Amino acid sequence: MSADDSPKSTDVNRAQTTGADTVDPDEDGENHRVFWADEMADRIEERDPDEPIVIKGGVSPSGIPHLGHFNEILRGFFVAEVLRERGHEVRQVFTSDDKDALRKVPRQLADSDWNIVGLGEVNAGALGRNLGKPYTDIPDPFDDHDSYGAHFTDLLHQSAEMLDVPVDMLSNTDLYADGTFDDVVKYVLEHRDEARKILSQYQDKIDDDYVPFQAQCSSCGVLTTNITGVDVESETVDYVCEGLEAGGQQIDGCGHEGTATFREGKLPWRFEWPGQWQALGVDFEPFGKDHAEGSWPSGKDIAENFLHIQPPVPMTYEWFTLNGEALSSSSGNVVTVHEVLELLEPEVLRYFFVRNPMKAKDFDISRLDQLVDEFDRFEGIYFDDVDDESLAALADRAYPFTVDEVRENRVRLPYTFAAVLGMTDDEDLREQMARNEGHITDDTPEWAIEEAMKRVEKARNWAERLDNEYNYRLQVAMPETDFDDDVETALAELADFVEEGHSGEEIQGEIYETAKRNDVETGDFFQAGYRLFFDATQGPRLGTFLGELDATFVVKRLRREE
RNA sequence: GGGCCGGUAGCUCAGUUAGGCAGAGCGUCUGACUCUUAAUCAGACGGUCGCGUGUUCAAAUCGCGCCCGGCCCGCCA
Repeated sequence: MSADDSPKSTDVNRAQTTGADTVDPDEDGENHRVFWADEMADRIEERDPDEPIVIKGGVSPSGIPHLGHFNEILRGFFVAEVLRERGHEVRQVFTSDDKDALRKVPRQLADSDWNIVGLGEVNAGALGRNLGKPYTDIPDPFDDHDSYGAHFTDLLHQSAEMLDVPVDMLSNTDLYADGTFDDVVKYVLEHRDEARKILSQYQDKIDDDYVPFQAQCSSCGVLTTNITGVDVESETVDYVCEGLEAGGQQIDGCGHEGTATFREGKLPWRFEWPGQWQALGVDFEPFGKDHAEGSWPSGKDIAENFLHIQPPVPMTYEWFTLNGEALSSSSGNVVTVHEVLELLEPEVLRYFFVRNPMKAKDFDISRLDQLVDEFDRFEGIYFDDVDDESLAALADRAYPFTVDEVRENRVRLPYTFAAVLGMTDDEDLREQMARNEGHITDDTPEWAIEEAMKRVEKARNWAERLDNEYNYRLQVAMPETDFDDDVETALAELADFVEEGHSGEEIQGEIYETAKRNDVETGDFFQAGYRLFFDATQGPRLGTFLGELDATFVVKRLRREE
């Protein structure tokens, strides 16, 4: 590459070469792995890394942590687990990039119990006055943590724990304060001419006055990019507080002229990221596709040719969509891990991230039954209960990483069946119904029954959240009714039949027979039944459902007695 | 404009590295179960593998050219 290449063409060339090593298969083609995490682990091992192997991810704690952020955590988790299985010591860290400035006040926040609240319910004005300041210097709107940053970092950490992913949360602010970044900050500022030169290959706006540092104003606390002088000896910079530009919008500084130490500010992202790699010894880092053509090429270049360190093994992942739309905090199209775990088990959510990271997936809440069933099938393939040639290899390899413990004899109620069981609150009845359908047998161990029944609550939450065709409630109190004489007669006959003692299947048949005998449309008769038991016009398969219930209750209800 | 990733059944996705019969689940339809009522079985339907072209005995898979979507090439992460 000639020296007089324009920045643009250099950029393009770099994109070509660096993009390739995130996507190209192994050259020899012999190391194809069915599970992508194995392939990443191979590449990490090829570097002969020091132990513990460090796997990193990171986000800024700008607001409610949503499911999209868990790409970072779970992609890293699977690679970490694979490496651990291979006998390595692994440390998974997650940086909360909490020294970044708050640029925009989010529309929604979440308190420490995951209640989503609108801006109006907190002191929005107080937040707005803190634009441009590091997240860790902004008061917690909920007053239960040291700062805004600490609040949302904690939520992020909670989410990881809900999925049993052991991560060390590292506060960037702390890393600056405790000196972890000292060496790299000093190095970057000492070699700022070189730094400017290398970054200018990627960013057009880097001019001769550019200093790769953002100082925090001692007067107003806002970060400013306007550095007027650098004293490497005393490890300070001079600045004029002009604030910073963010999202096309200028956040004003106070005009204060001051001096800040190297710890009283931060590196700009393009240097901070490679700085983290160096300071933390990072061996692997997954990142979203937005980084793939943006900060990764420059970060890799900066690491290799400026800091002279080996950049981590990279992995680009595609973003997934939520209910068919892009995840977006501003439009409110987000879902938290906390919410998801009210609807399904952690292992199912982990499974969602087992699949090919390069393909955009849709997380569709209205079809969670499908995702759960898919997981059940995946599990079945692992245990050879289900035949599926195309998925067998992946299931064999990856399934064990989705569960906390591989156990045979687990029982998985089909999700929609669990939703049907959720129509009653009676836990004994739920279990009885599961037995009647053969999902639970006398050989089923107690622990498996207990675990299986947990899904009922989740499926129930799902039905209620979506208000879908499973959202029916067995009515404990007598609903109001208004039936024709014919229907009343038919109900009375059906009551007699139930009183005689019959199975659910027999009752189901008798419903048709009774309706015919009394010249009632079967549809109308079913509606009467649904009205009586669910206070609705539709419901689950009626006869079999009634067959599960206490006969005395059913008879009384059919006779419309209390 | 340049680049990266993706595009396979109505839906969700495997399969693309190393060319070898177009696949699964769900849904739909039909049938069975004394039965139109969502939890049971069985079967069927369902495809221009985004489009075109080249290479090959053989292309979803490899090359080239297009189309569509997302992202990057400002800031920030």
